[in-house]
Amino acid sequence: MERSRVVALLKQRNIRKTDQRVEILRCINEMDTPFSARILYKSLLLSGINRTTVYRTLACFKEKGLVQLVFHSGRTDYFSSPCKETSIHGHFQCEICGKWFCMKPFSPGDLRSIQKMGEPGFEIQGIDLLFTGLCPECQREI
Amino acid sequence: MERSRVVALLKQRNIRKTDQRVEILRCINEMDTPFSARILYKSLLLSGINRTTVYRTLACFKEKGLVQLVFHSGRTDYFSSPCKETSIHGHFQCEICGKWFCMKPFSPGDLRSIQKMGEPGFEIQGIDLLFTGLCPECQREI
DNA sequence: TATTTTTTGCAATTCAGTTGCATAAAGAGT
DNA sequence: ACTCTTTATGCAACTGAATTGCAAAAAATA
Repeated sequence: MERSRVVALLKQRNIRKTDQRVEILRCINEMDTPFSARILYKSLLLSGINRTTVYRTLACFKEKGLVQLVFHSGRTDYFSSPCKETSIHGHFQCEICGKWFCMKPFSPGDLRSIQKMGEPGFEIQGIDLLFTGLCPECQREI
Repeated sequence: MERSRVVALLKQRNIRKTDQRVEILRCINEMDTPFSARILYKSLLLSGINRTTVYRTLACFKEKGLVQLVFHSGRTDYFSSPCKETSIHGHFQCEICGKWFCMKPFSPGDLRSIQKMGEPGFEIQGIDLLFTGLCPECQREI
């Protein structure tokens, strides 16, 4: 994505423009799977942007709706960007490369099926379905 | 569970008996929800057993099949004990008290439904279904 | 009881994430 | 363009969970 488009996105959301934010947002837009602050920071190592800045910028973008929290694992939050899938859906983590992938959104039937896998007395507010296994790319390499 | 029974369990699995291991295994057998090393350690604070020992003992018990890894969240492993549910099943984490609960095992139909929520090309080897919401106890308190 | 093997506890380390604070940069007003 | 106010950045230090090396202690074995 070109710099001007990224700058516009920031302005749109009333986020003060800085070189770091532009660079970070550009990097986010290149992510093709859900990512954490740690992953983002590592992708930005060459840029020299400070770790704290990456963490805080991501928190800021979340606040302003530029990225969405898709799930959290332990104390790590994972965000979506191009995946931009807003309806509920499962995820897949590859055992080999460790990447996360979004699966297709749940159909109404899927959701009903899932609800029935819970137990009476427990009020379900959120659903995280995570598959583990081999992603297409890593299957090819075996 | 009485001490003699716990000691027998260790002997059965060829695990060298120590006071710490007996105490830890006893504590594990009192857990009614999946637990991590951290949770276990906190439950054992009064016993004075060292944190490192708890972590290592749990790893040993896992090695020897005394506990089963039910899922991991971030870099935290969660184990089962009395829950001893060996077939695949979902879990529930309460937003208020933070406890984990095992849901009933998936029926063959459930498993088929879940498989269909993945995407072609991804080889599913594991399924983690996690519900979040309010557990029965915390609902009562509202 | 002596010897060997394994376990324990401590201290130190790693790793992800967070916080406080001085400095630097951005935006607003003139 | 210059000044002032506000906000962001980078550093260092800190937290909390988990892990590792190693000497001392405890178990099993002979």
